[in-house]
Amino acid sequence: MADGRAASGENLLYLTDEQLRQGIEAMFFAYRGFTADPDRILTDMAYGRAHHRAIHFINRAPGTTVNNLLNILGVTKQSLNRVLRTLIEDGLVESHVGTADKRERHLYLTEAGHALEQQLSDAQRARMRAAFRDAGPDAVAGFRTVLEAMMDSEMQRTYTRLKESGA
Amino acid sequence: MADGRAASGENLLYLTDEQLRQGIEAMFFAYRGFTADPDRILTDMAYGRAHHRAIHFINRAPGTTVNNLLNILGVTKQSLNRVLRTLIEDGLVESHVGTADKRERHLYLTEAGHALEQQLSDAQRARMRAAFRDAGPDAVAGFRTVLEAMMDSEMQRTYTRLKESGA
DNA sequence: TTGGAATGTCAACAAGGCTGACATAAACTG
DNA sequence: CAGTTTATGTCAGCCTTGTTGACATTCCAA
Repeated sequence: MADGRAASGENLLYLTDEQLRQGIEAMFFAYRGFTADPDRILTDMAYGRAHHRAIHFINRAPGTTVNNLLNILGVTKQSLNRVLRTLIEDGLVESHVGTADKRERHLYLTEAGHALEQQLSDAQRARMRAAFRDAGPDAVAGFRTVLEAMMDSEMQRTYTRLKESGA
Repeated sequence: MADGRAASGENLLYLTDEQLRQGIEAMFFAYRGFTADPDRILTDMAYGRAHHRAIHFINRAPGTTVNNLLNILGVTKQSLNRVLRTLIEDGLVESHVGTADKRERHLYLTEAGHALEQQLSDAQRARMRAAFRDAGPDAVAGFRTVLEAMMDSEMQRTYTRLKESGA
């Protein structure tokens, strides 16, 4: 019964439960590869994946507020605060009180922060580049289409906003 | 300089650093969506994502040994053991001593385990199905090609082996 | 001037990674 | 066949990173 739809008129083989399960497992294994290289670099320092994410998005949107970062990362302020505190203490991130609204803290990478960001994203991009090159442009377009459709709609908007601010 | 390769003869626009970074962020946001529905179901019970993964792969390969599961999941035996113990105590998983090699334990879902597996995978497949349907078959093929290329080669083999054992 | 929003801090806790120490069964070796 | 090694699984304890709740501070805005 589960695969009954395959027998319908259209070519919907790609929607069988077996295909969906393969997609699920592909996501699982691929995400492991996706995070493997930065994780390796970070364990040598005293940092983890949470630090990488913070550094990535501060680099992506310099001057972002803590609250904005919270929305992007989808964690609690207490959790983010612990990460930010160590990054600021270690001189990788600078926090500046806002001029218009002095409640806000605007976050920037220091030179050391940029260096680490570069190191991490170089590693991650290298893997992504190899995967993209092996797969070819059409596959890459499909990859992005499916991923975008898999996001919660709120995150879809965040993603699009970031994308458009970039290039 | 970073995007200099875009000027080369071929159409390699999809390999610019900006495109790679968008791919990275797409993975990040999409993975959040990917795990959101099962996570919601699991927090109502006393389980987490680790339990879901164990249940998924025991269902996928009934009778699998602990060691085999360890390789698939990429965690330590101690970490997996904690999860398996609670699943066995709660009557979702059964562990049988091997007949040929009595050191091994073979793992099976009970009826209750199957019920939970069904509930979790229904939710996850529903999202995947919607994404696949929105994206269309060509995009889905590309999605899988890129994900496969992003895996560590060892996981690529594991993934392929699972895939071929399935359908 | 008072209420609400943004930020930060402290404390306590849970999930799920990790390492180290160890028990047992099986397999190998002299 | 006794002794050693290997494979497997378990227990105890630690770390990161997520969570809630309570609360202080600062400032904007009605």
